[in-house]
Amino acid sequence: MTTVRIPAGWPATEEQALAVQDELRGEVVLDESGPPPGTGYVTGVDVAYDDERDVVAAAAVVLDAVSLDVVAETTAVGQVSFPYVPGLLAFREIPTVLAALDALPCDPGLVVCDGYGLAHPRRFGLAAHLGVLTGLPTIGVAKNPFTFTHDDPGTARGSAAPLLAGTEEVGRALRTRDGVKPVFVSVGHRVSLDNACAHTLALTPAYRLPETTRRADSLCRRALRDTTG
DNA sequence: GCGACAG
DNA sequence: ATCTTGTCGC
Repeated sequence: MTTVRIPAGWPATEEQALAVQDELRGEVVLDESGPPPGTGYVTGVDVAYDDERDVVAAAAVVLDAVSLDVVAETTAVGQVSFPYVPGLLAFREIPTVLAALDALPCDPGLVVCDGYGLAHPRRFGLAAHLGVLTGLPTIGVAKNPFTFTHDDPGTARGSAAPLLAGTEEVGRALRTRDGVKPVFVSVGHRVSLDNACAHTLALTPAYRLPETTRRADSLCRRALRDTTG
């Protein structure tokens, strides 16, 4: 497991973080469709926190997109680098997630984030931010609609409804299990929204959440538990 | 002006 | 995110 410190020059205030988002948001690439769903590698990333100790643990789990078998997995721990502020989540998660990704012995392929990409107040959520910093294709799959609105998707798995910021479609509410609350998919970097949804469906053969985030979630929690000091 | 608000 | 056991149901 890798250990990371807060990077030099990392934003310390909300104002600085907003400035970074403003500077990087123009680098998001939206005119690529991304890797074909159901092929190559798909990597889930997630983090867990210990607020008492101000410690954060991240995990990256690489799955074979066809079999959904684990190909590789890494963890990293570090000091919490930013408070939780809605709209600034990336500054809390990215340093440790980058360390976990860097430790992987193989190419991550598509990266699936637990949170949003373009579905964000300034269209630059965690998945978009991570994509710009790594150059990797990324998508965001969130468990809540945040501040956005949507009509109810049909009840069948695969049904979707636009996730709206006013009239702008920033993502999609996608039903991954019959009759179960949808997930909220948005583009991060170098992937189309249609493909982001197709990948999400390919990753949910049995549960509401993608296998990537389920695996990364349990691994980072375990890494946090196994941490001392 | 007062909430609500990814994880 | 996190605090947390059993329990109802397919």
